[in-house]
Parts: sequence; C-alpha cells; structure tokens
Amino acid sequence: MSASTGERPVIVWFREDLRIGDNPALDAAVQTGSPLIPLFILDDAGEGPRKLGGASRWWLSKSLHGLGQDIRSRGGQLVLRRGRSEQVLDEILSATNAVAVFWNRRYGKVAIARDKALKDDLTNRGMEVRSFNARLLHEPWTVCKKDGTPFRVFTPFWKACLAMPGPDRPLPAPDRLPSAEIDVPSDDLGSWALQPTKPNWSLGFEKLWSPGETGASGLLAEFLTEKLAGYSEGRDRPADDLTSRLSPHLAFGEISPRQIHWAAERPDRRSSDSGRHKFLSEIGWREFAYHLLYHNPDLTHTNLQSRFDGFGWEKPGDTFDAWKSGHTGYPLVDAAMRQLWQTGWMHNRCRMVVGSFLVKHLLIDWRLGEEWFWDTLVDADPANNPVGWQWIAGCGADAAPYFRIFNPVLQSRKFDPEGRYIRHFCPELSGLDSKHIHEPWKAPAGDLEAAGIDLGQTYPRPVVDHKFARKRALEAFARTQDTD
DNA sequence: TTTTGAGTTGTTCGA
DNA sequence: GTCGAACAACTCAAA
Repeated sequence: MSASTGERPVIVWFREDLRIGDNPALDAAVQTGSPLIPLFILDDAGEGPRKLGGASRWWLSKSLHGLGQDIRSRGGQLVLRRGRSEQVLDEILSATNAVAVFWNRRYGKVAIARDKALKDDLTNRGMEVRSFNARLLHEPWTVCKKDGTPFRVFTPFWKACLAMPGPDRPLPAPDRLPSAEIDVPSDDLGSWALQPTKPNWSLGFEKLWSPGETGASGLLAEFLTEKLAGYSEGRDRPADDLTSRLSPHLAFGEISPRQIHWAAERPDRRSSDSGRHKFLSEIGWREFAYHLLYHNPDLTHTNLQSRFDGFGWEKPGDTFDAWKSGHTGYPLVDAAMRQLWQTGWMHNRCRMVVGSFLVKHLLIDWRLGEEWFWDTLVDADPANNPVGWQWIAGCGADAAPYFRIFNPVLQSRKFDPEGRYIRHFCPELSGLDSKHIHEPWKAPAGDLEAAGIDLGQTYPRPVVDHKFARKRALEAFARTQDTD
C-alpha cells in the first residue's frame, strides 16, 4: 500500500524535536516519497550530549509515548533504541539498507561536534545526510551586528531579529508516514526505566503536565485566548497562573517557536498587543540564549566574563542542602524550591529570586545551582539554563549588575503580596497573616503560636541574615571587579 | 571617527 | 512616606 516496495528507506532521527507538525526533517523525508524509519536513540552513557536530568527523563518518557502514537496513527512505527548514537545508526543502516538520514540541528558544543563528525562519516560512505532548523526562529550564525560579529546584549539582538524577514509559515503535520516494510527491532519504552520508582517524586507532575505535541498546542491555544491580554502585568506574580508554561514543550521540541510566532501573529491577537510583544520577547530570550551558546560553546560550564574565574565560592554545605530542599527560612525562596521539586517547574520570577539567593546570599557557585535545575526542571534546556544562571550571577553576557541583589522579603511582598504562593507550597506557614508571612522570624510570638509555628522546629529560622549577606556579597563581587 | 546614551527582571540610603 | 542617586563595566547603535 505504501510506496515502499523495494525502495530504500530514509531514517528520520528524532532528537530534540519530538513532534510531527512543523518538523522540517520529517517533512523533507516525507517529500522524498521513500518509506521512513522514524528513530529515537537514548544515548545516555559516555561522552554524548549532557545526560538528561531526572525530571527531564520523566518528561521524555511521556513525550516519546505520545510521539509513538502520533506516528502509528499515520501508518508509521517509531523505533526506540538505546546506545551510542553512531553505533545504533550503523546497525540500523546496515539492517535496513537505508539511503539517507535526516535530522534537525542541535546547538550544544558536544552535540554539534558529534553531528558534524557523523555527517562527514555517513556522507563519505555514500549516504545522503540532511540537517534542518527546527528549534529557532533564526539560526545563530545568521544574526549579527553590522560588523559581522555576534551580539552580547539582548535588546539590539532582538531588534535585529525583528528586522529580519520573519520565519516561514509552520509546516503542516504529514497525513501519512509510509513505513518501511523491514521490521526494525525497537526497545520497549518501559525497559528504559525513565520514570522514577522509589521514591516516586513525579506524582505532583502527573496532574500538572500533559507532555507531548497535543498537550503543547492545547496549552498554546489556551494561553493565547485566556492569558495573553493580562500577561504583561500578571506574568510576575507566581501565585497567578498567567505564564504560558510552554517551556518544557519547547525544550523537547513538541512545539516550535515558529508555530508560536505565527499563532501569536494572527490578526485576532492584535488586541493584546503589549502582552503579545512581551510574550514574543520571551521567545526572543530563548533565541538569545542559543545565540550566545552557539558563539560561546563553553558557557555551559565557563564564566562568560573570565574575571570571575578566580571568584572564591563557598564550599557547598548545609546551606546548599537547605536551598535545595526549600528550608532556607525565607518563605518565598522555600516555596519556589519546593515548587521546583514538586512540579518540575518554577515560576520565572522565582528563578531569579532563588538564583540570586544561592549566588549572592550563600556565595555558592552558579554552576551548582545550574546542575540542580538541570536535574529537577522538566524544561531543563542546554542554552536557557546556563545562560540564565550566568545572568543572575553577573558573570554572563548582558548580565545583571553585581550590585543587583534581590531582597527575598521585598520580592515576596511585591510579587506575592497576599502570600498565596507561599501558603500553597509552605503549608506550615499558612496560618500566618499576609503581614508576617514574608518574614516569620519577625512575627510576634503570639501570632506564631496561633499559627502553630515553632520557629526552628516546624519552620527554620533564616540560614543567613539578609543585611549581612548583602554586604558580604557586595564586597566579594567588588573584589572580582578589581582583579581584571 | 568619536561621543553619547541606553541597556529585562533591584535595593538602599538619605534628603 | 516618597524620590532621586548611587551602586561598574561593557556593549552597541545612533548622533
């Protein structure tokens, strides 16, 4: 029934692009008219691209399940294999006599090097290899200053992007994915053990997220119709659900920035202009992170500003554990860290607060915070995560100035004035009124008692005094400026 | 060519 | 209570 009889198949290698719609590699493969072998490789041993964190593995498992269903409903069969990508591809090439391999690009240092080597190798062996952009509005090498060098400041970068010809219209999902007639062995998804068992920390994830392409497009539609208008004002309040929550879907490529761009550009969205521009500029920040990563491939683990290289970070100890578990004694910080642990996600405003707290109040290396986020975020992204951490630490490009030290109490009063967010994630504080919930150590003894709080027992005292920590950080960071 | 002003997300201090 | 200044150094584009 398919055009597959005797024809050599094309392998479509899925990586960070787990979708059928607007998938250029898949679309190009379908256009060839050849039978397809959709393939995903779990390459999590050795020196491959960074091994996925726990939360991401949970998401991946769900996402692959959805992708497999979407492919099957179109007549195809997703092949799942675990191992070193080069070796798995070799096996499948020789087993199927495939004539070509198509994929969408990745942008991390290791990923680029491996893709390039693989492309050379396969091409030399007579294979056709084609790669595509499925992840960005503009390839990082196409956006540059008038002198041809890459940007280091967001605003001019985004202006330059907006001045470029807009992205093409998204590609429709193919109706049919003609399957190769050869039976290619596939792993059972369950055998990869991507889901946590003991302890199963993912229970809170299940009711919040719908991983997969269908969940992503549903979320986008809902956001545009219900939240876009209030986005500019509401996006900073973590108790209100006014952000898009699309980040994990973007991280796994279940939706493309191009699809988002065109959906937001529809004429009937024009009434929410300020929200629309604000939202699209968040997509711009993602683009900027990839731009920086591409042009500074070591930023994942190296300070963009090298004068920070000698910074005397504190050795992580009890305070680091308190930060990770949400027991710093600062309610907003603790609520945010617990939101991360319980849901695999944290509101953007809170990411800045907890990041600033770790780096400035505790003087702990941003890389440790970045690793914790990498492990616990369902939206852990190879560009966004390190770029965001370098921004808050002050060592990045276009970074927050070193004297910008968030006051966790002021931030709390400003963005969670009634303490709803705190009460949700720190229920042991829920009996405090909104006057005292932001700094329980200042609450009168009677109020604490009435709220059932025994400071130091049921909720910790602050692990560090804000005024002291601020002064210490300013001094430490000022020394960094001198050593240039 | 050089100069100038502005740049995601803040806080504190003193008038 | 409100308000402006100060808290660096660097990037980038416009004047």
